[in-house]
Amino acid sequence: MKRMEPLQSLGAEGGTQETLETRELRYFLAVAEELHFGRAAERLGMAQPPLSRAIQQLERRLGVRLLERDRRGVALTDAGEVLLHEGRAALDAVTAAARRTRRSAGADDPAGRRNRLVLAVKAAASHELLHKLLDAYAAEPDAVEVEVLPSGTCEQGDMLRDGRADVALMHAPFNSLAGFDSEELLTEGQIAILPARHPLAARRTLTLADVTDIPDLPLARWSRDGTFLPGPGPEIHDQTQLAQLIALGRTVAIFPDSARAWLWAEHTAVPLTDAPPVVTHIAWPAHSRSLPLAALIRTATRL
Amino acid sequence: MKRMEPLQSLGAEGGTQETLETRELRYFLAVAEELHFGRAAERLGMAQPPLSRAIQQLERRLGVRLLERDRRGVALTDAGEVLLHEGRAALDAVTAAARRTRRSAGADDPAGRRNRLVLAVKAAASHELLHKLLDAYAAEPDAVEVEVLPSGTCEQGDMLRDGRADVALMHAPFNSLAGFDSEELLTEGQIAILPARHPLAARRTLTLADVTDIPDLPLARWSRDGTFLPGPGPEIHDQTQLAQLIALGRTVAIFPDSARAWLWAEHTAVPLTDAPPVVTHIAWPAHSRSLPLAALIRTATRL
DNA sequence: ACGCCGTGATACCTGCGGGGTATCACAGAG
DNA sequence: CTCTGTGATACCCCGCAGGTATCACGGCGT
Repeated sequence: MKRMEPLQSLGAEGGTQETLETRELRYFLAVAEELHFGRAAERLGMAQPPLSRAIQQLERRLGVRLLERDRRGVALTDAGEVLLHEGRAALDAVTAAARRTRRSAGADDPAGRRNRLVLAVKAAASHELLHKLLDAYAAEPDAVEVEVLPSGTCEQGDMLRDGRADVALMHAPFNSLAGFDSEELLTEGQIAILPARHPLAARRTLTLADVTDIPDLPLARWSRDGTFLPGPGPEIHDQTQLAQLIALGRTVAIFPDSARAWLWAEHTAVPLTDAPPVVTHIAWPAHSRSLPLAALIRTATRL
Repeated sequence: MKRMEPLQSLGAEGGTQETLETRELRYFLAVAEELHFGRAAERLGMAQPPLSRAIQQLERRLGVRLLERDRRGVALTDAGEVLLHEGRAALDAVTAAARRTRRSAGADDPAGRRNRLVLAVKAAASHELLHKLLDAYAAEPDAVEVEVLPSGTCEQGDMLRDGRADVALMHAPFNSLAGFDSEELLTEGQIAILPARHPLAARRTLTLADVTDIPDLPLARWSRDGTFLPGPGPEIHDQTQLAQLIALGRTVAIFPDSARAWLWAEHTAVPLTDAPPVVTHIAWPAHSRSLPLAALIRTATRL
C-alpha cells in the first residue's frame, strides 16, 4: 500500500510541456472572438471569474501573453492572433474526430445507419452532376448510404474541416480547395441570367463589364455568413427569391452554365465570354482513409 | 446570493453533445496503439484502472463502442479505427496550435527570438536550392529569422502537421503533399550512385531494372520511422554511412541529381533514364496566414 | 469634482471527477 | 487446479473547475 508521491515534477523554470486541453481552446476562442470576458463567459454558459482565471492559467502554461487587457476591453497580441487561427483549426479537427467516429457507428443517426457518407453540396448547384454521381455510386457493389447535406453559400470547406461532412462538391474559384485532396469533375462557362424583357437579353453573348454596370439592373448580393457586402443590389438569401427578383426585372445574376436547369420562362440566359470558368471538384480531407469514400471518389472521376 | 442550480440538462437519452477533451484523445490513442491497457497506462504515466474508466467514459460519451475487449488483449472496432486516425490528426493540430503560439512569442527559444520561421528539410537534400533560398530571403527587407530543422527520412509532413515546423522542402513523389499548400520549385532527374570501380559505372546511362537487380550490389534500405523493409541490402541510418558503403563497393543507391554535390572520389553517378523525376516543393499548412511565411514562399517561387 | 457603470481581477468556497490503491473475475498455460 | 496476466470494480481522496461576493479602477454623465 505504498501511495505514490505527487510526482508532478513541474520543471523549475515554469515547465509548460503539457498539451492544451480543448476546454482551454474553447475558452480562449470565445474570448478572442468576443474580445470581452463577460460576453464570452455568457456564450460559454459560465461565470466570468473562472473564465478570467482559465485564460490566465493558459497564458502561464504557454508562457505567452495572449491578450492585452486595457481596462476597457481586450485586444489580441500577435501570439493571440496565432492561437486564434491555429486553435480554430485544432478545435475543428477535434470535433471532426468525434463526429466522424460517432457517424461511423451510426450513433448520430436516428435510424442508426452505420458507416454512411455525408456529402456537402451548395444547395441546388450541380443538380445534374449530383444526380448522376449518386445514381452511379448507388449501383456500385459495396455502396453505402450517402446523405446529401445542403450547405450555405461557401461553407463546404468548414463542413469538411469540422466533420459535419466527409466529402463535398466544391466550385473553384468560389471555394478554396486549400488543405483538401480533390479531383476535377466538370468545367463549365458562366452565364448571365437576365429578365427576358430586358434589352440585353437579346444579345448572343455578354462580357462581365456589360453586366456589372447596368444602371437599372444592379447585381444581386449573396449573403456570406449572414452579412452582406455593401452595394446597390438586393440582398439575396435563397435562390427562389433571386429567381423571382430577376423575373420581376429587378436584378441580374451570374451563374455557372448548369444553372440553366432551373430557369423560369421569364428568364434569359446569356453566355459570358470573359467570365472565369467554374470548375466543380469533389474534395475530401487529405488524411481520409475511408474505403466507401474512396469508392465514391472513384465513381465520380469516371463519371 | 441565489446559487445556480446544477443546470447540466444532460439530455434524457444520454446526451453526448460535448466536444472531446484532448486528455481523452491522448488516452485513447495510447490504448489504441498499444492494444493493451497496462502498457498504455504505463506509457501515459498513470495507473491502469483510471485508464480503463476513462476509456469507458469516452465510449459512453460518444455512444460508440471503440474497443472489443476479449479477455486476452484488445482489438479496435471500426469506429475505433476511425477515431485512431482522426484523433491523431486532431491531437497533432492541438499541439501544433500550442507550438506555433509559443514560437510566435519566442517562448520556446532560449534566445527568445520572436516570430521566427522553422523550415524542415530532409537532411542534406537540396543543399544548393536551400542555400540560394536562405540567401535570397535574408536579403528581403522584412525577413525574419529562419531556423533550419533537419528531419528524418520522410517526416517533414508530420513536422508541419504537429507544428514543429512552419514550412518544409518536400520531394515528390517521396513525400505526400496531401493536405498542404505547395509550390513547385525544382524538377530533377535521378542518378544511380555506384562504386567507381564497378563495371556498371562505365555506362553512360542506366535503367531502374539495371540497378535493382545487381547480384553483387544489393540496393540500400533506408530506415523508415525506425524500422526497415525486408530485403538483402544493408540497413542505412545516415548518408555518410551510405557513402562509405558505396565507396567500399558494397551497395548502390538512387538519388536525385543534386546528390552529385556530395559524391566522393570513389563514387560514380550514372543518370537513370526511366526513374520518375523528383520534384522539390515548398509546402506549408493550408490554413497558414503568417506574413513572414508568405514572404518566404514568394522568395522561393521566384528563386 | 464626484458618484456611477462596466470592465477584468481577486478571494474564498464547494462538489465533481480524475487519479490513486486494493481487489475481483476470468481465460489460458503449465 | 493453481498460477499468471488480462481488464473491470470498489472505494477513497484531493485538486481544480466552477460558482458567488467583492474589489480596483478608468471613463463619463450631470
